[in-house]
Amino acid sequence: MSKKSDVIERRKQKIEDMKKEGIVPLFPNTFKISHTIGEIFTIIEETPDLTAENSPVFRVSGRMMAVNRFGKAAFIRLRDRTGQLQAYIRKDQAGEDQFALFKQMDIGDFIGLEGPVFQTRTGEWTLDVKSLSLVSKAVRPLPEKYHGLKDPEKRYRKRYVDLMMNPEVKDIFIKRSAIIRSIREFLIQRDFLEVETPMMQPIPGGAEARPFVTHHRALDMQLYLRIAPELYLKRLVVGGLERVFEINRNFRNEGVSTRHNPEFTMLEFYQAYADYEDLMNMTEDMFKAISNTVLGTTQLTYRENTVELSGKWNRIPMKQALSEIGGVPENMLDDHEALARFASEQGIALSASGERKGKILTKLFDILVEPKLIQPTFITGYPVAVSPLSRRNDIDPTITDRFELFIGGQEIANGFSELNDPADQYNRFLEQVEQRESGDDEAHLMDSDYIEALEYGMPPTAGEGVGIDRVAMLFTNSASIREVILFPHMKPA
RNA sequence: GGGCCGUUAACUCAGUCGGUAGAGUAUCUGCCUUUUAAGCAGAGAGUCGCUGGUUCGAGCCCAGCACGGCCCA
Repeated sequence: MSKKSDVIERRKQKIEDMKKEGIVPLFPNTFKISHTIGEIFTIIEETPDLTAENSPVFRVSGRMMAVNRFGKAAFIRLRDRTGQLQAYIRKDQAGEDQFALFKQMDIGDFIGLEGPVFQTRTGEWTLDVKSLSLVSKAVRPLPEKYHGLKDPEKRYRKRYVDLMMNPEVKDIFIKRSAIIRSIREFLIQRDFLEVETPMMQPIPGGAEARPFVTHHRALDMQLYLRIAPELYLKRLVVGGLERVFEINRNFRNEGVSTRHNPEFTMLEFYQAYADYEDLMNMTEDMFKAISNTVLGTTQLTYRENTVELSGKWNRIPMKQALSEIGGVPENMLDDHEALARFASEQGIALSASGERKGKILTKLFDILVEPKLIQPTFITGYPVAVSPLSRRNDIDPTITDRFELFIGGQEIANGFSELNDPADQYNRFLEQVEQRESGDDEAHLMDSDYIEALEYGMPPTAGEGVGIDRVAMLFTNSASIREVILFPHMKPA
């Protein structure tokens, strides 16, 4: 018949024939259900004396996932968003015409059924089909019923097929939605205002990352997809919105991996009159709330580990973590040259021009400490050099009032008391600009309007960013970020 | 960017030493009115990721490329 695909071509031919015959519309929009499958099962549960004789008649619709055909009868597995129901169609009951129509239908079609329910000899509640209609025709066949769709490339590219064949995939995205909803509720309950700030920015800021560049034609100007909403959210705090949050997409022009997608979802929230210690407390509460809502417990399994979210989480200064967990000799921690030597001995690549001490420390940390932080741990005491937007510590001005949260060996959140001294912020930007000029194209740009905003005065404030995709990975025990993003980035096939 | 692995029917996968391309599911035909990955009998279905090379002969060997997965940077 065809060289391309026998199965699909045959199906298309059959559909052409059905169209010509014009007996039933292939894509009607008139079938109205009386119940979802879930509602039918609720009624069954709540009616202990239900029998085939006293059963109500249900009108139900869904996708036909499988069929066991006999000569003059068949079992159908029907699925809608609420569940799966078996139906039984008999020629003598449904009638000659209806049964002929049923014979024309294919696995994957959407159908509408009407009838009471009864129990098969194995006790399975089954809809006894009195009438049936075609609700929407499937042109392409479903993947194999037992193995389903496994090929990861096809799963991501054809996520709709993945979703219909693999119930656990649907569960992941239901959980993801529940996580985001519980975060929203948590923050709104605490009087935070949800806002939206520009995704297209003339000066990308708020993080150290390469941006995507785009162009506004009418205004003839270069714009960047945001790498973070931070500087805009703090402008709002200046404006008197003392508690704000945003859950939205950020874009970073970097490679893809099991932990990185070029667009990813970030929660950022800012609270005036709070400091980074307040936020650590609040973060503990937030994660316990998410966990209780989504999992019904504060314990979760991530890869081979059990993570316990209850109790007080560890808070460890970075240098202490480096020596105690990472095994970096304590006497090297303040010695730039010794650190550089130690790093190269560990096989950690440093840029040829030599890296600043803060950068070496964070690189050592990423490799030697981060993977070991399985239980929730706040790391504090980040160097000023790698924290250009954080408030300096009052006692040690070389570090900042900042923390990062690690769970399951991954960075989950980053928070700090905000730098609200415009002069200090100006100098930090200048330093960033210098780094950029000496080749670090992830360093910040000068944002003079942000400085001007600070000059109007910003109340003492603490802010935090939480990687929503990472949180979703954690709560769904997913090893790859692609498992928690509906349409992860893929090169065109 | 580097390393390893994968790409064969709509789906899941075999394919030996280089010698006519295989199975199950799905599809089609026939039988079958309580199945559960239903069963029985039969049939059709392929750009072996792409491009070159080696060879009498390549799914298999070699080179390059594409896409993907895992690991590393």
